[in-house]
Amino acid sequence: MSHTLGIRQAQKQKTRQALLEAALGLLEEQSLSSLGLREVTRAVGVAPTAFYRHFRSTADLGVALVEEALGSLHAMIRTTVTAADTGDERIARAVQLIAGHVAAYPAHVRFIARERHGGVQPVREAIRDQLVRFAEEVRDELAKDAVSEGWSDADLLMLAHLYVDQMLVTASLFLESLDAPQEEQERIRQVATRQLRLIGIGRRHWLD
Amino acid sequence: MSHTLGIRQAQKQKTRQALLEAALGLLEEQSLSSLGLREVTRAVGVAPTAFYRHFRSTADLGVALVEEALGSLHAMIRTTVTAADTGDERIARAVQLIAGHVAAYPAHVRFIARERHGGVQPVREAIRDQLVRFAEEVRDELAKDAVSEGWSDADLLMLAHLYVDQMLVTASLFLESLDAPQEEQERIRQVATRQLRLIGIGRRHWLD
DNA sequence: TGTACATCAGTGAACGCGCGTTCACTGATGTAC
DNA sequence: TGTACATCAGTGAACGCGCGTTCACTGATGTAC
Repeated sequence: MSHTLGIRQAQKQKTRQALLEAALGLLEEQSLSSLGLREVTRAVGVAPTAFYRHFRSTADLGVALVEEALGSLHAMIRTTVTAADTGDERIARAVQLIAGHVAAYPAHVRFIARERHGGVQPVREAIRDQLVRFAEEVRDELAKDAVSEGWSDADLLMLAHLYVDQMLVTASLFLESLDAPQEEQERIRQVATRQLRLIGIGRRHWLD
Repeated sequence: MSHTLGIRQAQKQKTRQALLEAALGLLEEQSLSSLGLREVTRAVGVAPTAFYRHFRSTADLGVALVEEALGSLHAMIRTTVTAADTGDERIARAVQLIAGHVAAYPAHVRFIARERHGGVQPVREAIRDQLVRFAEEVRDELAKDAVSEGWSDADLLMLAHLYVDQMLVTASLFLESLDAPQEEQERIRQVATRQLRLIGIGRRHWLD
């Protein structure tokens, strides 16, 4: 044992986490570029000045949120793509995975969708960098598949980006439908499934 | 003649247009949810109170910008999809069309990409409604094609949404590359071309 | 064409308010002996 | 284990500033006769 972080460090981490979570909550109804430092500290119940012990600015906090939000997406994306393959039931399972993730972490998904093209440059860059890394991992997964025989590395990456973007589009549709009737989610699920199927068909015939 | 709008109406339209353009410029570096009314009037050179003669709020101005920005995209999308078809040169032409549009109206493209998932609900809804209309038009274009024989209406709409989303993804990549070296734009052009080609292949084999 | 009145886009002063940031501080936690 | 000092997360007062909104106004444009 011996090094359990210390009371002071532990408390600091707790406050930092509270700030991140409060910010994520406030960002459901606005963009990062209009999020106020005082709003966040008020929501947590600490003095405004405490903010500076953890972040330089709200933009800085945003970059930290990218790590957190995409960390949770990380595992999901890999699994989805491994499943997204060509088989129909595997595609259906992948779409269910996305829907489940959106239901489990709606604020994370909203944050990424919103700030990917948002008004805060460092955050946009952090998201773009992570998505590039995702695409590279997806490419590596795709490369393992027999269907990928004869594919160039560039084309695998091209397809990987198509999958990643398609996943984000689908996730944001599920997000919008969270308060909608069941049938709406079912409709989105069906469209997404068919889109992935069409891409899968294109993939199988790419080298014809 | 007789009804040339009147001096007063004409001047009012001019001011309104100046407000819209100033806002669009300011939105290159921030999101609508943080855009201030005074910022906009300052940029135009009118009193803050003049704003209220034209818009109820910045959100209201945002909705007006959606019409303007998507109006310019409208023609482009139709042409792109008609071209996007299956032939390789037609796809290349479609991608060039997108690149050209982004170079001609970067602020419009940025606004739509940014506010599509942004923090202002009425604006998100206005964009979503317009994109649904686009997808329906694209579906109608696709239906005319011989390749679409035997396709259900739902599947044509599914493909139309795939094309519309893919177009926006590509447009926002071109946008990010506007200040990048020529090779970067060339790379994006090539990836986008291959993605459209893959989708086209999936389309041709959909009913196999 | 000229006159008298109505309209209304844009003005400018004033308001209360919450913002980000600074600063010296407090008191619990950590460390050295 | 106990003591003396150092560290540092969080405090609270204070600041100057720009915000959105209100209001009564002005003067050019429009309209009726």
